[in-house]
Amino acid sequence: PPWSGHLFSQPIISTMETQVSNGPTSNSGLPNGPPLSANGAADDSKTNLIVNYLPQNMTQEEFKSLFGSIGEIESCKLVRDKITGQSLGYGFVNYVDPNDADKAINTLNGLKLQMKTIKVSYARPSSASIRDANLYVSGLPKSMSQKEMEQLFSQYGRIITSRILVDQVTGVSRGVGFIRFDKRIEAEEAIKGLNGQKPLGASEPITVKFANNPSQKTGQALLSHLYQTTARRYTGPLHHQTQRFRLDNLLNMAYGVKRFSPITIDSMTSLAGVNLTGASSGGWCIFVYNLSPEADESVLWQLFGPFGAVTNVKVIRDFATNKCKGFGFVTMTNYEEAAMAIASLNGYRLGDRILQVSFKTSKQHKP
DNA sequence: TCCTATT
Repeated sequence: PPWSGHLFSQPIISTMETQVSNGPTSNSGLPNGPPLSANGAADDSKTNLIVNYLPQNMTQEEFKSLFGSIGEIESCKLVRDKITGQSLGYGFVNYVDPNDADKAINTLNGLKLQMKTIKVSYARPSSASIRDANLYVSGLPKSMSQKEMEQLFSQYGRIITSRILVDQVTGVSRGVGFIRFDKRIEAEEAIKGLNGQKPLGASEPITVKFANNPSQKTGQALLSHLYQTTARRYTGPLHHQTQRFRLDNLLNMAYGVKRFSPITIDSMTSLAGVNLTGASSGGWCIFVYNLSPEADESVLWQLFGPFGAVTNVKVIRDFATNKCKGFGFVTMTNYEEAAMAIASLNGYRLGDRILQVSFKTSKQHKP
């Protein structure tokens, strides 16, 4: 992976962005210490980290590998879009040993990966009160610095991150920015107090509102994607019934209304009879053959995600060219969903290629 | 008039 050789590159903080630690509310006695729970009971506040600004193409395995190099991991998760499976660019790592969490912050915070500079910090305790606390601010004076913007907003609560967008060519402020508060209620108060107000010395009032929620965008993108590509493509060598199922299921997933309830398929019995080693502790491994050289993980997420729980996808690439070698693997949790995906996608035409999809078979058992 | 931080 591109990041494996960069463990000790110098941290570079992106222009006009502040990365605020969890320090201000920490009561651990250290400037960057972990937040402690109110009851002082056993919790994961000293071991659980949030990692932000991860490269888009970083996988769960690479994520775990990077942070596992520090110490034993209790659990970790790369957060992905529920529908498309795309990485949302952040994740959580919970270490067994608090010392390793501290070490991970010291070692990996500010690490440059691809075009990104990752941020590693203690995760705040998960709570509904910290969600949707991101504000979009426009109409800012072009002269206002990120620090000045923070000063303006800090009277309403603890700021987690702030950013002013700049013209990519000139570097001058575009007069719009973001403020993420610790708590949603703080963000609400900032809207009440600052929306429509003129900052000191400014000639125009600023607009302060909640920032767009990224999940909506993804849902809309999926829906348009469905009409543009899926519906058209799904007229392949399949029965009406199967096509029907797939479109219904895709739409259900897109709208989040209901999940597929497994149905019995006669032809599944033959699938069950093949020499399966697709089953493992991690689920059912599926072999996908005849992918194009340009194929990436996202195509596998999009193909298999609608059929049920997908825990992992992998495109096998040539080491030198980084092009797909024509095949990949998908791991699905539930047998029925995996079988349905195979039955539906085997023989499916993807572009000008006919996919071959089956449970992964054991190489060792071949004659 | 939108950078992506809460599993």
